[in-house]
Amino acid sequence: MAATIKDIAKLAGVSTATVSRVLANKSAFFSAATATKVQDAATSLGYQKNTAAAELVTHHSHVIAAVVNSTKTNFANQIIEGIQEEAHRHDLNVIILYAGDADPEQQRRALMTVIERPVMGILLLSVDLAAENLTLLQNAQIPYCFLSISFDGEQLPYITSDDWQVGYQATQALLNQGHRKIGLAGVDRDFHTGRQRVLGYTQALRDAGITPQAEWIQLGNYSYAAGQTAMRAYGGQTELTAIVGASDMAAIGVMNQARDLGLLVPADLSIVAIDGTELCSLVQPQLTSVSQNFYEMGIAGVQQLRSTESLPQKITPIKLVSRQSVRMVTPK
Amino acid sequence: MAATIKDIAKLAGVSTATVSRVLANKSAFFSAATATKVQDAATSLGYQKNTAAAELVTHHSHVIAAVVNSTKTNFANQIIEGIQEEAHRHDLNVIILYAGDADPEQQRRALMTVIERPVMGILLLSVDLAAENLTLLQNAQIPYCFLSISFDGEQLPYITSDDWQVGYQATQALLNQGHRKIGLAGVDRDFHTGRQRVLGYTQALRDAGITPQAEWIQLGNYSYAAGQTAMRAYGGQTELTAIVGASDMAAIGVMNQARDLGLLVPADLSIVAIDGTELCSLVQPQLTSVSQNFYEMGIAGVQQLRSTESLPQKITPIKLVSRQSVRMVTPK
DNA sequence: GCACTTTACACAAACGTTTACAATGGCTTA
DNA sequence: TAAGCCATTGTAAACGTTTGTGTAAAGTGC
Repeated sequence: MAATIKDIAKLAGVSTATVSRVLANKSAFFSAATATKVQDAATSLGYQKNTAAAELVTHHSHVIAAVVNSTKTNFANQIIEGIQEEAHRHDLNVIILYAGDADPEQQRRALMTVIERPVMGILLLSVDLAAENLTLLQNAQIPYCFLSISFDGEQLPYITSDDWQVGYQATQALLNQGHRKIGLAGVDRDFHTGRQRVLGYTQALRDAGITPQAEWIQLGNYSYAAGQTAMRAYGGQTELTAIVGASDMAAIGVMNQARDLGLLVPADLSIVAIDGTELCSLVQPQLTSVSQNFYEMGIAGVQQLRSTESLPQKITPIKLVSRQSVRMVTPK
Repeated sequence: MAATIKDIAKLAGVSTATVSRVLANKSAFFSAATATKVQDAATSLGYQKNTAAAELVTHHSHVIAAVVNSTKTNFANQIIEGIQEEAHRHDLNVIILYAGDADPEQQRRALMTVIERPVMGILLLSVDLAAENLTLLQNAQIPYCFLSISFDGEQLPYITSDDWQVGYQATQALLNQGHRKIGLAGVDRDFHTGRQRVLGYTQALRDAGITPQAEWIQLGNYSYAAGQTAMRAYGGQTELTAIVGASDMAAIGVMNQARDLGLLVPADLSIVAIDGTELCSLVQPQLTSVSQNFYEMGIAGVQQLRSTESLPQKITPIKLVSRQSVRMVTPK
């Protein structure tokens, strides 16, 4: 059995109360002499605090939970770095839970393991909760905030990019280089995020006097495979001169499939990716992207959990990063 | 305040003992009638179990912790999927902790948050613990196992690939295609894993009657940058016709840098990557790799934690996956 | 030397569970 | 009808902490 404060108390010849106080460093409650006595006893016993027991009585915890979906895209790491950074700044610890890929049962498991024990807050990284799990979360009386995902009707707290702007600026980047026939690949329309991107994309085209064509939009789930499928649907003879990939992964899928169809990027086809993770600079040619500030989302998420007043929604900035996958076309 | 079993007991008109029993479904200890009474009371109160309190008395937990280092390489996800899978099969929950990048302080934080509360086991994914943190871990009296990392002297439990074989087979794959002057890029020699790979690589060359040259080995930390640096060191005029990348990331770094130096892969330079994550098929040309079975490592890790007898070390299989980055050279 | 404050510590309750043990009552059996 | 048994439930201790309250000793000011 591991040593407890009781053992320390006995060894040091003081009460458990005193032990607790010096260990918690509640100074002004003990003398230097007893302090060292207790410290020595503690180290000699190899004492490890039982935080669960402590949290049971104090009713508050120093851990924040990040629930991520094991998605096909890959920005979660950056968000987590931000969370980690800001959490440590405030002496909070972070645990991460995988919630599967839109599998309600896995989501429930993840939520349960964190709800059932004391955590001070829950951050949900682009996880789209099944209705019953949302109720679970809301009933748990624990502060929470969604990251990198947004919602339509319900007033849920979230922090993400302005997805309309994301769609708009990605498209505009292409328009600025003279492109007129521009696709959007791998986006989904089932959720707010996707819908907003489509809307931004459409508006950008309209603002340029272009009528968007239905077949220019290929739906998908943001994955590499979705990008490939989309590009296959466009075909090697496509009228499009440029494509917006709904995510980095989707953009790479588009690019690789385009190559298989005999199209060179950017000579025959320009691509702008959405997300801007390190993947963009790994592939060849490097992908121009509308980059989201995931790190910032993580930071803001932790701040949101810590703040008592809940300003429910927050937008993090985006920016266009030019790399090598877009070429200028001279209007004929 | 959240509802407790005491509240349920009062509402249902029974004792907390009974409530505990029906909630834990210790059948044969209560009648159907009281069961429903209790269930109803519980749901009507929106009861959430306080697992921390329960674990305090039972002294055992259902969560296993995976500590990962936020490394520049990216196989952790696959290991985690394996862990998750096997854990759920046995009704275990998984929490993930980031341990930073060889930062002892961050490691300590991560270890502390899991040691201080009841977890049934700790899996360390390719994290190379600072000496003081290792002591911490060992004193904690919690089962643990290292994954995807190996050690020399000390008898620590680990599960990983045979790194000597990894180095050997990667090199041999190149030798088999007629290459004679083969580099090894981005590997480190500070740890057992790296040393073994170097040894395997060297032996493969020797077995083919080739004397390895010191400058063929470029040390590094397995990162993309390490790959780039290595390739820059080799230079555009290198005598090498093939290179083993110490990781997927390193291999990609080598490849992209080679391109910048005017070398085409595989026409001018063949590459074999070590790891075989999905990155290998994302880049162009797709990278031939010696692939590790990370998923299997995760599974085995959980099994190791569950088993009482500790068979300390285990090796998971590797296999060569041919893609597009190696060409045959005809011996002159 | 007195009344008073401060310092340093101990006592004990509390947190939300589980579970060994005891208690109750009805039923069976002879 | 008494004895014994079983099914069901209750009582209370225990887990390892924190912290409010109590108190003895030491220090202060006059």
